[in-house]
Amino acid sequence: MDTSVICPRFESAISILSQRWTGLIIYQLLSGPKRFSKLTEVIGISGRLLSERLKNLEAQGLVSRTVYPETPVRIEYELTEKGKSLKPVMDEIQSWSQEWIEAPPETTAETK
Amino acid sequence: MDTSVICPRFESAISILSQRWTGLIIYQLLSGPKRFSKLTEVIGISGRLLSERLKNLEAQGLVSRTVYPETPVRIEYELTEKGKSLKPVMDEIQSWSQEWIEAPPETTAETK
DNA sequence: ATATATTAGTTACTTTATGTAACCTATTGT
DNA sequence: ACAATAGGTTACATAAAGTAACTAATATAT
Repeated sequence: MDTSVICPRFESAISILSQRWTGLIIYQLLSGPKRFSKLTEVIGISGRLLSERLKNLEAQGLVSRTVYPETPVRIEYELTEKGKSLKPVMDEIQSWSQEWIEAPPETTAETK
Repeated sequence: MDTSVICPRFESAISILSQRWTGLIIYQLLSGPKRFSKLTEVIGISGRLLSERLKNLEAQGLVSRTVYPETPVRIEYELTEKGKSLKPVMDEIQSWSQEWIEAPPETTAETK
């Protein structure tokens, strides 16, 4: 049975974006290079999965990894051109969400 | 610990799209209403998961389900306005994939 | 020299999601 | 009554994700 009645490139793109966390990682990196610890903190992903995702994104040419041998060591993850070119996709998701997703109630501090 | 440093609406939108299969289901329905069996066939998803995903999409107001009591019964799934409004997102993913994903080699018949 | 602090991960283990295939229900044509 | 068809559901196996403790490398403090 042939699964790929759908355009294989589109399917491939969707499979990248439909993997949990990758969208958020790319979104965060669109605002500039980030360190490992910053990403875990801001996204709420575990080290285990972040590590795995970053390796995949690197292998797919979307993200580059740079080591700065300072002390303590600083390692930055940055989008490549291919990664940055996803900005229009993220922008569309963003604007769709603003129009169609209703604001969730505040859980922490009430904004009155 | 606060996970949502990211805009909650964006996070919510991403969580819909980053669930496996939902992107492809929406993409298929953008070209018009489809039946259950057609979706399984064209996407390559199992009945179990398609059923689950369609229920979620319905609950989220992205898809509507219509029963036509013909014989045999015909049930059609169709995007709501909210669902259709994802077209620009899908279009951006499509055009990104055309520019940045390389064509995979033909596996079935060689196109020479 | 030893102890401590910091970043960036990895390992071992549990829980949840997905894949697979057989089965069920309702309707109708034979 | 029996088979055929659409649209699912159930039970079970495998893969992915969540959690928390641990490790490696380097530099500063004692």
